[in-house]
Formats: sequence, C-alpha cells, structure tokens
Amino acid sequence: MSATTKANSGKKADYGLSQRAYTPHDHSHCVDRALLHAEELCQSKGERLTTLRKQVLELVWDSHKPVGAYDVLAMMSKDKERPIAPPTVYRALDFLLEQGLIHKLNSLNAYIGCQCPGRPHEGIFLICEQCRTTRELDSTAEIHALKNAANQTGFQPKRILVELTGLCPACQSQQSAAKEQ
Amino acid sequence: MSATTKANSGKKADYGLSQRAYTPHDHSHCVDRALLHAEELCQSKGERLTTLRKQVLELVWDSHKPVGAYDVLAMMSKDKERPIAPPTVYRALDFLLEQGLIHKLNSLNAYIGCQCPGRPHEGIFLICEQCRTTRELDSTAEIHALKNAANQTGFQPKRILVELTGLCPACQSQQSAAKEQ
DNA sequence: CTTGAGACTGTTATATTATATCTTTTCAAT
DNA sequence: ATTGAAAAGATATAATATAACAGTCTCAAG
Repeated sequence: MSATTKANSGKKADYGLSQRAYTPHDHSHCVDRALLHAEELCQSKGERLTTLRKQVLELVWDSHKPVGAYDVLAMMSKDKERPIAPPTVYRALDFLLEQGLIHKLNSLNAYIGCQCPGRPHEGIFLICEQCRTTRELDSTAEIHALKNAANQTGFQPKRILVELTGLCPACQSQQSAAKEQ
Repeated sequence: MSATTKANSGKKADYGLSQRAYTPHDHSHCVDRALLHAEELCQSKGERLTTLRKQVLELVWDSHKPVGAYDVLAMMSKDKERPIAPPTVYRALDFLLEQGLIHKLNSLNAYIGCQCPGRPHEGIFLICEQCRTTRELDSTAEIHALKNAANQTGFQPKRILVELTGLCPACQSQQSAAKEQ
C-alpha cells in the first residue's frame, strides 16, 4: 500500500503538536498545557473554570482517545462516598464545549480535548478504529472547500462536522507486521 | 444570494434530483423511485427486501427530513394491536444502512433515505437547522481532498462522515423576509 | 413434498446516552 | 452580613440502542 512512513519528509503542511498523539510521550505535559490554556482562555473571557469543570477537562484529557460522559462519571465517582450524577458531568461538558475546550465526536458519542483551543476552528477528526486514538486536523482549506460546495447549492452552512474513521500510523504498521508472519 | 433555480443552468456539477428536497413536489414520486431502486439493488445483490424492510424504508422516506428510529417505531405501531419492538426497527435500519439505501445522521441520531443509492458513495449532508430538511451532496472532490489531507499525516481513512448544519434556501428567504418587516 | 439450515422476525429485558426539574450551595458584588 | 445570580447536587425520567433467546418463514436439496 502507501505512505506509512513516520517522519513526514518536509513537503506538506506542519501538522504540529497533535501528531504526537500517535507516539509515546509524557502525556502529563499535554494535560498541563490544556489546563493552562483553559485557565487563560476562561480568564480572558470572564468565564469561571471551576474545580469541577477543571476536573472534567482533565479527565477528558486523560488520553488521546475519546471518552464517554459516563466514563468521566465513573472516574469522578470512584473515590467518592456518594456518586456523581449525570447532569453534573453533562453540564461541565456543555460548558467546555461552549468554550471550545473540548469537542464532541458524534460518531462515538464521546468527547475529546481540543488540541488547539483559543483559535476558533472547526475540527476534522481522525479516529483510529482500532486503538481509538483520535487526532485533530486543523485544516481550514478543506473546510472552506466544503462550505463553498454547500454554498453553491444555495445552502448557508454554519456548523460543520467531519469525522474520518480508519487506521492510525501505529495500528497500520502493527497490522502489516502481523500479516508478514 | 445564489442559485435556487430549479433547472441547473449547466455551469457546475450536477446536483441533480436531491435539489428538489427544498421545493414543493409530488413526494410520492421520490418514495416510489427509492423503493424501485431498492428492489433492483437487492435483486441484483441477492438480498431480501422483505415487507418489513420495505416498510421501514418507506417510512424513512416519509419526507426529506431525517427520522428517528423511534419515530419509525411509532409509525409502524400505530395501526397494530401490539406495538413493534425496537430491535425490529433497528434491524431493518441496519440492513438498509448496509445496503446503502439509507444513511445515519450522527449529529441527530436520525436516518434519511439515500438520494443516490447504487453508486457506493459517502455522503455530505446539508441539514437545515430550522426545518431539518436534509439534502445529500454527492461531491466526491471534497471527499477526496479530505482523505488526501488525512493520508498526508499517515492516517489511513476508511469511512468518512460530513454533516453541515445551517440554513436551507427556503428558510434563508423566510428569515430575510421576516427581517424586512 | 418434505425437511433442514439459515435468515428473518418476535419478545423480553436491559444497556447506554442525555435531559428536565427542583433544591441547595457557592461566591462575588454590594 | 446580605443578596442575587451562577453553579452544583439530587431525583427522576427521556431518548437511543443492543443482548439474548425463541419462534417463524423461505428456499434449495433431497
């Protein structure tokens, strides 16, 4: 088949930080960065990033994989006498969605931390069907092309949702390795 | 704004039949056509388009708006002593999805008839946030662009989901008319 | 025609995801 | 301290979807 090469040999756009989703790394840095961004963003907008909301954000950022609302719920309830109730989690998720700090993946009913908050943008998500690792492609050109195509038909687009499901680099090489046996 | 004209004046891609979703028309034709296509397709593939499945397909095609599984359920149960159970509907929907006769709109948890079955394709959906009328844009160019962009990053895309939410031509003119008052 | 295997449907129960509503708490501004 | 608005707690329930098993239909092989 085609390009499974790891290091992008320089030709195309810089896909930046989120590429690290696929490679081992000290994930606590990602979480720290996300929390810091969130603090700053909320500060500047006069929004309240409460303990609860921060905790939910941190749990959503638990990995580079999408997390269900009830996963968050379970994680939060773990070391509590009395479990948290769903609305508590959903309200926090809704807040974070509104602030653009997380995204909802509609094909999975799950949530993932926004990899480039601040800049308002509409994500294109690359979801690995095997390991579920999900990466955000901040590619405005394609989004524009889509919106233009829609406009051509008289439709006035406002929000756009793009989710690609397939195999991430790691899972591709794993599969081809398995085949060689 | 732009092109709401019925007969496409030749310049751009042929957005064909589905444009009619926005304009009054004898919808029974759409349903008949869909059912006929379905018959032919199943025939040719050796699949069984049973009464139940046909009925579900017909109900999904009830309008150019997405329909929830439980809407179908309700419609089917209406003139029955004993109501239909969810799995019955979901199984039929799954079958129709597999055959490419309907699509699922993930942002709405709802289903809509495929406006160009047969040709395997991946839909781009234009969902009106006001009247919910939904139209399928059979635009392969943008899909390719997206897949390419994904490939550039080493991701191997398999399925793709694109949903645009906004205002359909009819609801746009309604809104601007309302403003003029 | 019979029959048997597989496909389809029925039925019951339950899982998963999400929201409505009302109460209590927090917290910043007065 | 008071208070008013926003946030969080608590209870109930809605909406969407699937698991598991039993019964029925279909159709081709005998």
